[in-house]
Amino acid sequence: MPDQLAKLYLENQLCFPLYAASRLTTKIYTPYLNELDITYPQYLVMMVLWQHPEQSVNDIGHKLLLESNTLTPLLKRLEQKKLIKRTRSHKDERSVLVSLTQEGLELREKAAVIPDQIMASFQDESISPEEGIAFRETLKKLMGILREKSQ
Amino acid sequence: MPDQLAKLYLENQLCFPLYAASRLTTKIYTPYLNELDITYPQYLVMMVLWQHPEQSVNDIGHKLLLESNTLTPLLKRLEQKKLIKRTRSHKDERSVLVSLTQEGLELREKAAVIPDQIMASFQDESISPEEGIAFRETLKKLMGILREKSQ
DNA sequence: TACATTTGTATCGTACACGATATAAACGCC
DNA sequence: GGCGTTTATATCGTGTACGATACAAATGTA
Repeated sequence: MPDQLAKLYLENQLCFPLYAASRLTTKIYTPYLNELDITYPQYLVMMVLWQHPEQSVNDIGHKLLLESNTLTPLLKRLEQKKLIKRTRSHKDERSVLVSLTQEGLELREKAAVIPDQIMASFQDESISPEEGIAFRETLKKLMGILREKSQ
Repeated sequence: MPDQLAKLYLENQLCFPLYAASRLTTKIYTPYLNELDITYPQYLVMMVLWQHPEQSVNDIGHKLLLESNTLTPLLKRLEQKKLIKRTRSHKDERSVLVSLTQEGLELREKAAVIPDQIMASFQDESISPEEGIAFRETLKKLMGILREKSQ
């Protein structure tokens, strides 16, 4: 079989492992997030807001690489759950400011245990700390490249 | 700020980079796949079928870590595009055999150039071949772990 | 051989992603 | 100050993902 076609195997590409690892990671988080009654993308938005409690849709989108067509409905669901508020900015009427409610702020304490629990479940695994660090470094570099390539 | 809460930052976790890298990778493929008139998940299914031209829905699902609730509609779309056929197995009437049509088989030649074109666009980048190989190794290991953890 | 259990697909409902498009506010420039 | 352009969201349509459930065929077992 020619080399050219061999490259079409799943194992020979990076795309599939990334896609699968991402989906599997979400699955790992799901039982913990069910406790908080939020989804994984909603959790990402909450993390961004816990860092800065008031941000525009645009700000959040830049951090998560998402646009309003994804964020607007997601934010409306978070608003329905009373975790955030959405208000038009007075300074710029085009902009929507997203801010944490008291309830949204309080959810942070409940969420704080999640990273540890996830990490703990990887403690006994075959990936050394050094390997993990190197992996994260490359992943970061890769993200930078991908981000440029996709404009 | 307590350590516990610092862990809730995007940068401190693996989950977000994986999620973002996966989505960005899909975006990189999109213009190439538009030429073939298929989506990225459809491309994955086609790759699996190019390797073995006849497989059950279950077989495909095991390779892509997807279940019938995702695959059935996706396969129906590929069938509408006349790239695959779906027939009930005679040996086991529960099973649906997915097979390539002539057109589906021929698409392979057109798709064969994609991996090279993607790779070429990364040629001049800051990730060395060794780093790339190490990354893929860890990603593979990670997938194994995640796969177990998520049952 | 009856019948409970398992297996392989399919269906349904919800929630992302994302390209394309719409719309109103803000900005730039003459 | 009028007006074309840019910017910030929102809406719409399509296509995944995936938990829950349905259902029929196959299997195991008393």
